[in-house]
Amino acid sequence: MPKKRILPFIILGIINNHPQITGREITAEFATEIGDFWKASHSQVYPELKRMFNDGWIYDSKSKNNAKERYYTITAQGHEVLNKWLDQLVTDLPIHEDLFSLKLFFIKDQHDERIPQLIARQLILLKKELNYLEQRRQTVFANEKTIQNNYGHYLILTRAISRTQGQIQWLEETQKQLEE
Amino acid sequence: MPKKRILPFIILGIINNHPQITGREITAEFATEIGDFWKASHSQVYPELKRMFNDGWIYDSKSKNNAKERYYTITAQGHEVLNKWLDQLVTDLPIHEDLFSLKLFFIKDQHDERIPQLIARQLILLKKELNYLEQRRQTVFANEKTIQNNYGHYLILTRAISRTQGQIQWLEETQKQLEE
DNA sequence: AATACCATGTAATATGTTACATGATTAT
DNA sequence: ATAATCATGTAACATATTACATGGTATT
Repeated sequence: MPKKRILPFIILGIINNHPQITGREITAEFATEIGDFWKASHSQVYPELKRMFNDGWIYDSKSKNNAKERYYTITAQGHEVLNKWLDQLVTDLPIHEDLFSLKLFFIKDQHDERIPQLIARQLILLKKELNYLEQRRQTVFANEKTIQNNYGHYLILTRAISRTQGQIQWLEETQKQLEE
Repeated sequence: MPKKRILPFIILGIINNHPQITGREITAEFATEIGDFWKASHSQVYPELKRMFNDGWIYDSKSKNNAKERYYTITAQGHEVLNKWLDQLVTDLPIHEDLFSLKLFFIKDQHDERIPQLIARQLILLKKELNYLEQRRQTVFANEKTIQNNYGHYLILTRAISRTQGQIQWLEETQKQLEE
């Protein structure tokens, strides 16, 4: 059995959230909104859009402004496919392909200099991330109505903030213990 | 520039931690010890071992018990390569290819039934994971000496436990709020 | 009209997964 | 001796990344 494809469902979800979206804008979503959970380059997106169109999940219309540009919108069948996917419960936790953990794993000596170095760097990265996430919560969810109308998005942003804070806290505690 | 390969360094680290290890045992590590951070099947491992041998990172010796079996050990050059990799600081946070977050992202309505369903399932998975991780901390790090001699491993196990606990806590709080 | 960027597309390469395959070893 | 598992290896397929490519559009 081939590995389950996820990318088409993500693209379908994006199109559902943004009717009349272009391939370029979909690609941009992977660099911003969804960027924290998934990545895809335009060379993946365009062939996928073709397949989805051929399967009747989406339809397209030509732009009046730009000869190449195409606007994609989800079809009734596409809605069905998306909802069927959303209805399926998650069966496994994801694995965290995490270089930080991986490198630590191979360092055996408690007093190896590289442990505090790796932690210090990770803290820098996580604080930058936390800052970015909190910024987004403020700008994207400025009013209560936006929260109610994009509740799932709001939840995962909140969750990401909480998770990042937790990681920072753990690292800072560990950092202190190492100094003793 | 091609994407940076990580698998060979992981395998190198495994061989460094377990001299005279076989390909089969290396593959097994990906299903247990390292399984939380990285996955690799035997069809990836064996060709990689060949390449690493050709590059002089490891050497092998034949088993006396089994005609096919080979024991791999790291070379001086391999040590250099591994340490050079470990010395390099991490430059980016990993992305979390997380179906749970992804599905939530596409659910807009605050009262959509699927939100509590997804959360309930995620809680089951996380509690199972927490149980497994705590079990491992008890069995693998039964005494203080093991901790000191595998400090990096101990750290990331502790970190994984803390992270999982944090996620469970956040989900349970969110679950309560949704019930109100 | 020269330059930068937009918008899409494809080719070459790298990586990963599943399935297929062989013969050795162990357990019953 | 038969079945299950060990141990390695490869082939076919699926997916992902990087680089290359084309022509349109907007800016100066």
